[in-house]
Amino acid sequence: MNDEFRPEDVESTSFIDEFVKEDIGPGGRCEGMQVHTRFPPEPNGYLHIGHCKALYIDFRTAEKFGGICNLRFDDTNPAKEDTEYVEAIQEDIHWLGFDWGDRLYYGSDYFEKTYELAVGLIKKGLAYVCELTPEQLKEYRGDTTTPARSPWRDRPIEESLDLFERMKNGEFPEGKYTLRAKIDLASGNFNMRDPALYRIRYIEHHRQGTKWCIFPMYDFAHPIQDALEGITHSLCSLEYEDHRPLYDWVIQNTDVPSKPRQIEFARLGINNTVMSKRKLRALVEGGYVSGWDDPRMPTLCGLRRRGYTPRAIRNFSERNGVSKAASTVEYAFLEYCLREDLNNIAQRVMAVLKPVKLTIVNYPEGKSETFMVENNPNRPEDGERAVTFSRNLWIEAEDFLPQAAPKYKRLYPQGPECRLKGAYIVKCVGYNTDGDGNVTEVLAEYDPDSRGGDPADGRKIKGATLHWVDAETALTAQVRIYDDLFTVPNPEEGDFLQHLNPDSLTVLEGCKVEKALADAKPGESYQFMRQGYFCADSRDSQPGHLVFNRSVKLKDSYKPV
RNA sequence: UGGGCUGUCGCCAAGCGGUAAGGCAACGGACUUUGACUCCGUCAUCCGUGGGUUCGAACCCCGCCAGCCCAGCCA
Repeated sequence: MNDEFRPEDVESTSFIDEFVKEDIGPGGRCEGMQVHTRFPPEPNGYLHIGHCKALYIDFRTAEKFGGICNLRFDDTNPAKEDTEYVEAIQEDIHWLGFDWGDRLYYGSDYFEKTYELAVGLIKKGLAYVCELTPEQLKEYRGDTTTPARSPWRDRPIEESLDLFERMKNGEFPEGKYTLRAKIDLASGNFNMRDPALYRIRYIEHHRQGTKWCIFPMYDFAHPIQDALEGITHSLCSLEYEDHRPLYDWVIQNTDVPSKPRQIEFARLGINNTVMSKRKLRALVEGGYVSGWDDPRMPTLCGLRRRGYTPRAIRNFSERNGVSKAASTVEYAFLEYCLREDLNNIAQRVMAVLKPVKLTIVNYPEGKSETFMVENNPNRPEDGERAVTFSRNLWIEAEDFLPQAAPKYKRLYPQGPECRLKGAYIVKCVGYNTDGDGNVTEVLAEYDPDSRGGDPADGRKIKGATLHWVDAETALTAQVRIYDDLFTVPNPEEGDFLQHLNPDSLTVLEGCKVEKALADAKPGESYQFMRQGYFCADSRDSQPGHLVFNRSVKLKDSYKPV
């Protein structure tokens, strides 16, 4: 830690910061200590945008106070956890730009110590082996007005000690016994009604193999893990508020080396999507999406494939703030953060998504010329690239209308002059249709004295500036357009599959893109001018078979009347 | 209804007794070889609600209302 560091200088941006500041400040609970947090995912699924809030809070709180943050896999339930996820989670965290240094831990690494502490509790008469069946336990638990009953809570210490050891040795079947804490059967807080500390499970653990057949419950394991790692602040979501008294009880009654403090904050929701593991899994397993990394998924791997940048997601997390009020942020805000980042870094390129032919009737057949177009008008230092031009071009179908329309300032017969970005000023002089009346070709005349897009006489161009691609050199690509996965703001309520958006994915074939995109790589974002930000798909795009994902569309203030 | 928590603009969110920051969205307008970006402007006389305390309250007190979480040998 930097010697110059003074907690009072840290700018507090949330109630959590306030608490931490107090704690490490003069006379505080951990005066002079280094702030130490942890991010403790259970390796039972992929990280999603909701987790980013916790990730951000855990890592950022440590960082701003000159402290450190551990990564700890909370793997105390072998039934749900798998190595597949521990790899993916690490990759996602690193991708986001957070680093736990060499402090990667597993809750299961503490099984031995946790067991010893449980034994200590029994010896103090604070825990006992219970032999209620799960059904009985439920029955005996009582309700809001009736206290619980626990027939085994006065079992002699020696007997509990013996039974607990034999539980560990695998002498009993699953469900036969549990170890329970002796706290308060009448508590209004059900977590304190003699909660289970250990259960028997004959399932292979992803790291411990078959070494253990008894596993500590979260409520017992977590405070111990925190204390053993010297965590000063254990930050978690609101649903654990009710567990804090138990957390504190464990810390107080168990022989642990430090006394961490749990602080809770509200988790993040985003509208028009789902975040619960169960629902995300249903989407994957039901084939509603192509996988956990489907670009429509709110998972980090999905967002990454979609073209989201770590910086956009971090900014999003930071700006959302931290509070205890349940919140559902609008998807538009996430999109704003992405556009903001991409606007700065993405190279501009021209791509025609729904192509229609544009023929420059007064441009010589067979002639070709090259224009230099800036890569990013906001960053001249990014240079220029060459685009070719000829008599036959592709333009966006919606940039032409057979007749005028209010506020429409693109191509139509007798319409205004328009600029072909970086090339020439053109004017629509007609069009052709097929037998069904579909427009097959737009005809235009160009002004030879407007090379580069500036008319020689300096006249004002009334029409819009259009993007285009030279038909002679255009590349063909597939483009995937994504929309909300759900049609309602809160699909978490009710039958979420009922509200799936049937148009969440639109695949456009035969899109025409300029040749600068020939070797576009996944992870590189481009702005398709006047359209949005796109990136090559990490699974399906190859040179010669280009596939692009639309990450987010550009804002568009044009509204047809 | 027992316990825990929350309620400030459509969505986030500052505010900590001295008279409502900011961002997103929206809407105007300027600029523009992206109807993008940028820039400027508008957008809560009011802080769930009713009382009380006070010279003065979104902030303190009391009542009420609404919403969320908790009765896994899940985390």
